[in-house]
Amino acid sequence: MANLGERKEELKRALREGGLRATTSRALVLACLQDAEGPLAHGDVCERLESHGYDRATIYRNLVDLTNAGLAHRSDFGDHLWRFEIAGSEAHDPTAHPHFVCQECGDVSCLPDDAIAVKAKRGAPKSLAQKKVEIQVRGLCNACD
Amino acid sequence: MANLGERKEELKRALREGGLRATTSRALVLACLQDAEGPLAHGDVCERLESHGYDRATIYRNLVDLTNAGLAHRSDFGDHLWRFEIAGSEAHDPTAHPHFVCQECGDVSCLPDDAIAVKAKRGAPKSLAQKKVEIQVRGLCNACD
DNA sequence: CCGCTGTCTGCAATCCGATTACGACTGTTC
DNA sequence: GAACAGTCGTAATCGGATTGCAGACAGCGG
Repeated sequence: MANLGERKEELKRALREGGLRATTSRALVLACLQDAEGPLAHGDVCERLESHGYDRATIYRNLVDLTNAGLAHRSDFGDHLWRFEIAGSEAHDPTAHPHFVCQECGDVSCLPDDAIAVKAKRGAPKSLAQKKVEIQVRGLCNACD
Repeated sequence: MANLGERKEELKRALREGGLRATTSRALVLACLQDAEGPLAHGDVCERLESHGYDRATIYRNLVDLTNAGLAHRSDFGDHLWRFEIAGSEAHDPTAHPHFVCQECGDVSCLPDDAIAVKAKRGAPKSLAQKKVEIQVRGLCNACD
């Protein structure tokens, strides 16, 4: 991780640009999502920030705030847990590419954006034709197959 | 709906073939799923069977039993509710066709099986190549768009 | 048709993540 | 640095999922 002090400023700038107050806890939550290799559940974030002593509710609200500000994205991958993922980066935009979810281990990975082709037919929802949709593919990953 | 008495026998046979006792409530739950035009949440089933007076817990357990017996399929469509769908029939097999989920109203509908084309590339999970996957498309339905 | 045994049901409690009310506190602004 | 609005910690609440328990049936042998 780069210089912490410097990064902190960068994080806080990002928060303010999203219209949020730059509090320490929010910066930490944001950093946590940035450093994650995939979507994190509320509990995962709490665990990673445990040493900082923030309350679960605070972290939860921070996650929701980040989501509303467009800095993060919230989705459900079938196990009844909300997962949060950093937004803005092409690598993680859920509408840019489909996600593959393992039904056995719950692991979420990204598929190349051309792995799935959409053919909207008449009668299909408009959002589908506009490709403004999030696609999830569920099956068994190679490790669990 | 066909002759009820006759159908009841058919339902009970299906239950017994799945290794379950043929109770009235189970037959009703099974019939409910068969008649549904899409996946139903636990609450939906309760609502539809309300006039029969069965307890929510009973219906819930029946749904789980049917799922374990392979007569139904359980999935999550992103709103933190389990939904159950009749299994076995081509028309309702979730791996046979993709589902469209409205992120606004939560409504779930079925898409034609050729609406989505899968191109498994190297490195993709094997289950994807074998098309043993369940595909969910999330966006806004025409009513909410 | 009768009774037995293992299931199933109804009722109500419990669990657990998500969400929020509220009073104390802090980041921002002027 | 004082006022104000947004935040935080605490603890409660909500709602769907899940389960323990005691009485009520289905399936089976007699």
